[in-house]
Amino acid sequence: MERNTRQRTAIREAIARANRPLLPQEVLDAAQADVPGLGIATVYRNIRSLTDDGELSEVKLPGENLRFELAGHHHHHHFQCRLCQRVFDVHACPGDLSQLAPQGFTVENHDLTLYGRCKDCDPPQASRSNRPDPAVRGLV
Amino acid sequence: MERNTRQRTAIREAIARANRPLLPQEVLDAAQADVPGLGIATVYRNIRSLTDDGELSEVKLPGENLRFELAGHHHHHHFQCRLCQRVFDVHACPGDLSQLAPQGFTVENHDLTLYGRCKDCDPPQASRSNRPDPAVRGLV
DNA sequence: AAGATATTGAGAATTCATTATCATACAGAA
DNA sequence: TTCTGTATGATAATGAATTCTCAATATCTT
Repeated sequence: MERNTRQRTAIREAIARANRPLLPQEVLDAAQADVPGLGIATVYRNIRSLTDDGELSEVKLPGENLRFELAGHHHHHHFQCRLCQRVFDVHACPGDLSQLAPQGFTVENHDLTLYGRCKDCDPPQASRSNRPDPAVRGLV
Repeated sequence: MERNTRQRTAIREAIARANRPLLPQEVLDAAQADVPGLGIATVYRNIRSLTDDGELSEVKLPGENLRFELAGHHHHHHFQCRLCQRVFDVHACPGDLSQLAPQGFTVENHDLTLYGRCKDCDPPQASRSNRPDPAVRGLV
């Protein structure tokens, strides 16, 4: 039987607010705004149970640890900023890629990751105030 | 000063023969055909120095450990078989994907992974004799 | 062939993310 | 408000991949 703790609520809301896939450590940082004493073990525990419940889904990027976002999105892809390392959803898709595979191979699915500069880190558009502190890069 | 040892040669040739990205453990298995006593530490050491020398390049797939292949290929992508877990090169590309990113985002590069059944594991075309032993899946 | 030294193999050690432990605190039922 | 048992937080433990250690071996120069 599951209880509604401040911690669980803070974790769920931090992920919802972020609107992008977060690392466990990023979840911790964000949720500590609501629950200062929150521990990393509690983040892992709740991420896991929320994922088991189907509320969260795992996001795997090449060479990266698992991130988590709210489940329920349809097929979509991801963008990772080369500067701040943050990951964003891309709700677009090149479509059917089955013809790219070699002869005799059957394509069932695909993963696409775009790399570049996010809105906050792209110099021409940058609003310095929104740009995340470079220090957070150490987390990734 | 680098010496040409049987081990280093076997490792390099195993990767060249495979013609696909290999996990360190797969390199070990393949190279032991030439050098039975080969150890995993030697595989890691040589993979690393060959990568530093630019002979090998790293292949990162979502949720997977690093694989290695001969460097020098141009921009290309990868296909992972859902049955045997092996990874193959895909020398095709959907092309420019910069328009998929949200407004204000700049796309510099992309990674694409196709998933499905490889030639050996695709039932309609399968030649049982070529299909890899399912036991090797444990490696991945 | 001999010598100097880089490389190897086996296993210990390390790294890092994640999970388990356990005493304490808190949620929710009565 | 009290009570029962789940959730938490701090920290230890785990697991898996990779790297290090070191005595023994092999390469390559002379």
